[in-house]
Amino acid sequence: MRLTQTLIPTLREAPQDAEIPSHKLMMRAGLIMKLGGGLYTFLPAGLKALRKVERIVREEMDRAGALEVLMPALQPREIWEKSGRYAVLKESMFKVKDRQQRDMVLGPTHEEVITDLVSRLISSYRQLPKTFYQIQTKFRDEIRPRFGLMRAKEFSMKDAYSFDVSWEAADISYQAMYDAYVRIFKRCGLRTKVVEADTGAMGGNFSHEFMVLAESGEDGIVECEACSYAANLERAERKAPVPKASSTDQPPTVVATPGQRTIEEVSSFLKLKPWDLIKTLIYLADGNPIAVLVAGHRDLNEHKLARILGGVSLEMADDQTIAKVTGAPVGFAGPVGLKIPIYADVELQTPRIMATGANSADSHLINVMIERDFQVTSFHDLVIAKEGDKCPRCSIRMREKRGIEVGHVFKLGTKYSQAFDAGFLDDKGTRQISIMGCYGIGVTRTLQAIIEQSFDEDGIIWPMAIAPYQVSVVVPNTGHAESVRVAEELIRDLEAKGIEVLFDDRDERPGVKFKDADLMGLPIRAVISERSLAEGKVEVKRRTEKDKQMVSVTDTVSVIQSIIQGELA
RNA sequence: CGGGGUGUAGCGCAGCCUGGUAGCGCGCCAGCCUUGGGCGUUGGAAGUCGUGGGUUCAAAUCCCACCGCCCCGACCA
Repeated sequence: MRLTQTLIPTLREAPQDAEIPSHKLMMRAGLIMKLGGGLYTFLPAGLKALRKVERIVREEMDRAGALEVLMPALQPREIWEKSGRYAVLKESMFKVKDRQQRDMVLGPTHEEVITDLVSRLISSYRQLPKTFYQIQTKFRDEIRPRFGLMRAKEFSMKDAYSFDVSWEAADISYQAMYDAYVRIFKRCGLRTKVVEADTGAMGGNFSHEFMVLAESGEDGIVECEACSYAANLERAERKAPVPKASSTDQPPTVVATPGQRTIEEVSSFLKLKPWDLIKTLIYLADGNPIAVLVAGHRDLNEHKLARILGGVSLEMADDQTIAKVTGAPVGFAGPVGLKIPIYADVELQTPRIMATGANSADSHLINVMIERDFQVTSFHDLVIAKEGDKCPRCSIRMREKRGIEVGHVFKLGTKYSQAFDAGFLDDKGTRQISIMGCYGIGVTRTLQAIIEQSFDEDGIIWPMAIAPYQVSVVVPNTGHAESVRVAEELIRDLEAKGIEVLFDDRDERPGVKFKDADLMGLPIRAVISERSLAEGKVEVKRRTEKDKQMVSVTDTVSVIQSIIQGELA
């Protein structure tokens, strides 16, 4: 392809609204163009790269035995009511009406559609197991789209759904997808970290996320420095330290703490460490107030709390409720005397002398001892794990990282198959419900994550498997007819071998072409000039390397071919 | 949704405080020159100054409202 015939509008400067390296580079390299917040057009080169990701995904899904289908993005509201997710997800779904004023949504995901489909088409255990997948555009009304394709309102996703006759069989389907994901990301040139994850709005009981480690990642994760334990912060457990027990004969004593509301304020006012304070949070669980206690230096993990309480809707109590429950304005809540259920983090289980809010304005209690002065309903691991916490498996130190979630595999169970009565007759003629799994890859996000993980100060460094073109041919002086003639011949030979070549045939200064070649990041660059031809050579350089090699004109095709094969192997 | 920022040519920005002719760099078009790391030069095209309203003889500039975009947050006890 000639550069003058396609459209790759490279930019010298990054548009001001791009923040992270991969977003800036996608814009600068002319891969995408913004239409509005979270909405992007794929330009020719960007689309070529995207198609390569899709192709790898497709090949590995097919290899894993999954069946490709294509479901509607436009869906009737009813199926979302049926699964009960309309209420859960309605804020994040785009809702439209047809001309009959029927409510429709633009699908953010497809559990409902596929389960409805399977409930109609599968009736016997002989038809199972089945895994279906599609690569399709998803719509989500994100609270805050950002970072280009990383979090967009409209994006391409590969979603897959497995149906099995039993939990054991479902584990096999899950593992097959897991293994396929490992291969997909490896082929995309990505280094990923697999972590245990929270299932969130998807439901189900177990999931793994595939994370691309990156500073700009939106997810926090912890990983053990010794064993293989790694988890999303939303789920990560920690082995709680057992503090030294202490006790006092002094009863809880009220001290005035005018205007001191936050842990930082109170601890410095009382000359205590945050660790010596009990943080008391008031929540509404399905509308009923509960208290949650964590040590002052810790933050509550709402996901853990929600899981322990078992599927209730959870929200922080508003100021009025807090005032009603505690008898004090916000900032002075404490567990002593509370008449509501109290859940506490395990780190508080060892009785020791602590301080907490006094449930009355501008005052706190000191000399408070758990169990002696108040009773806890139950203890759980309730806090967000952090750097330095002990691994729940092996007790060794964990460290914190950030990651981009590019894939997520779930064991779903029967949440949807139950709702849609997606079942089958077993060999005894008994009606059973299918066990489901679901599996997603953010295709557009994966593309950008590849760049986020592979660039330098000059631009993108594409992996061979994803690069829009494998070879960039540069003729520094297009006024030199012989250079152009040799270049065109080389390109013809390369293309005859199925190699994709981008020929920079612009009448530009050499510097411009070299800068753009680096920016676009094609893996191999071939330069043909009067200078190189004087020796009968072509200069071949890999984007990943500083040094160039001089190759005789006749050997160039085979040299390039072997570089490509070597890297794709 | 809350807070902050921002909106002037395709991109990056100045001008606004102190109202009076809309400007710079890159890019684009035509020519000359040059040809191994964003070269030089001459000429040129291109902007409802986000939108609407108000103040004023006069508004990019001052005031009000709305909209878009970006960032932070959506756990405060």
